[in-house]
Amino acid sequence: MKNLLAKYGTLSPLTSDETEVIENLSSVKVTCEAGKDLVAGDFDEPDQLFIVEEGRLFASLELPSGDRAITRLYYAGDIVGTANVPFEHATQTITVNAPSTIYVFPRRHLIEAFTDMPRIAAIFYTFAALESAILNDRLVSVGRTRGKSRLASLILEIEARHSLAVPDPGKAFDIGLTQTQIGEAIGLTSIQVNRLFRALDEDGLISRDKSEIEILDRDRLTEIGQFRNRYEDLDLDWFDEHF
Amino acid sequence: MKNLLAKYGTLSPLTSDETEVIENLSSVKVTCEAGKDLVAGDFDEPDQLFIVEEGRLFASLELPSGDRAITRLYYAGDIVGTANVPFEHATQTITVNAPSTIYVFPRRHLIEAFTDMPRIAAIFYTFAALESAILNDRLVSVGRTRGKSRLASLILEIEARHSLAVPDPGKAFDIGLTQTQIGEAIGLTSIQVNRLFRALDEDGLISRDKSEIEILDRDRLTEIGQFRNRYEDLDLDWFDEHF
DNA sequence: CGAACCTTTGAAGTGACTCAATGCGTGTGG
DNA sequence: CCACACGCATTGAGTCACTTCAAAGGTTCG
Repeated sequence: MKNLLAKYGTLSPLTSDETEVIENLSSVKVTCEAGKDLVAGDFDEPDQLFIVEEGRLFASLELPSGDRAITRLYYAGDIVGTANVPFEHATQTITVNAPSTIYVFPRRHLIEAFTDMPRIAAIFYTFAALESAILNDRLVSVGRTRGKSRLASLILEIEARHSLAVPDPGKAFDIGLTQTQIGEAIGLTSIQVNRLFRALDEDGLISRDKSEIEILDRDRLTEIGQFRNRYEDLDLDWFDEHF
Repeated sequence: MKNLLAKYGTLSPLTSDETEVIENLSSVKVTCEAGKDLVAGDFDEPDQLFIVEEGRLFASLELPSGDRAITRLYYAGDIVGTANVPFEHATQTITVNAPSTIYVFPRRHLIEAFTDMPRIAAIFYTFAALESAILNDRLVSVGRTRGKSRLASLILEIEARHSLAVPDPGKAFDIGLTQTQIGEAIGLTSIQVNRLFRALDEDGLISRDKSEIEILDRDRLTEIGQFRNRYEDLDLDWFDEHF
């Protein structure tokens, strides 16, 4: 678990005391195979939170109509399930999207952690705030830009996240989602996602091989997607220097 | 400030100790007129947070193209600026949308508050999580439903929020946004928003007088908007019973 | 080797956008 | 006190991005 929360680079590693608190907080470490739902939205009581050690997960919401949206992707180092905490029933469904190892801990243990170690509170608060910021960005992208921009920005976001988790990222990376899932994330049908992939490909912005994507022209893709890499602008000194 | 954070009903009032901590945390109480930007996105250092005592504010993001999205509406009792906390530069622009009185406090004071009073940490964390949940809902609405549904759900969300803030809500309420702003919130042009208002009106779901809206058929509007009132499902006992 | 799932492509229909113009309410200066 | 400007609401016509419907080709895995 050590340095688990430090994956974001600028976030300095946990002290050994804090590691201990977090390890006590986390009663179980489990491995899950792809496809498993850890939390069922609108149904489960959100009495569990997760920290991803390795793997990929996503959060989704289903409408009464049956339409589904994927609202957030999780990678190594992420705290999962934050948006469910204040409710009687989970708002999000949490799904394992690739074989993963995750730490599971009960929601109520947060209280002890916050009390024993205020810096843990600041870290959880910061991650929750970061989640809001990322959702804001996606909302702007989905609400105010065309399909091609949305796909470009999702590709760049996933690549940025992938680069943080992997020590030496190669040129190509696995997008990790089916075209249907991509559509659920950016508000398009899978058919349109497919056409837009081809468009980006034909424009020479990306190349594809199965679900492997290589970014060929990052500058133009960033411009088209109107993408802001928030991870580069993270500033955690504001609280770190006070502990 | 007392009970300020208790506006959500299920959230029990602050103890006098906590009120004191929050009041110390908040150095200034200010009144602002409509139209003023408290924080300029992508520019200001996010060294300030706000708590709304009375009034209306919103958060927005602007894309390089100039398109703008309103991502979040704030009312009495809300903590404003959470999504800016982890960054070097603010991600959101915070705008006063109606004459408001707000408490201003420096970001760095959070640390003292978290340390002195862990329950304050839990409250801030909870509000941040609630913000994520609300953004999730909007993202699903904007990404996966048609214009009419999006407008219906926004109307219901604003009405739900209005009912919480006002002791005895009348039948009609002020939507508080221009049609252009509504479009920026639900991902449509002002022209389309106008046509959809007329459609809801002609369907007998709402009636309008200036910016006053009355909901005539809540059940059908809820169904069309596929709206979930998250405030009704809030459960803060999970941490409250531990303090 | 077949079933299930995913990707790809075509054709037709539609929701929302753009462009364009009018009407309305409010505040302001002559 | 009225003329005018300005912001906002409303409406029409034409276009386009995306959806829906339909079908075929690939890939993976038991």
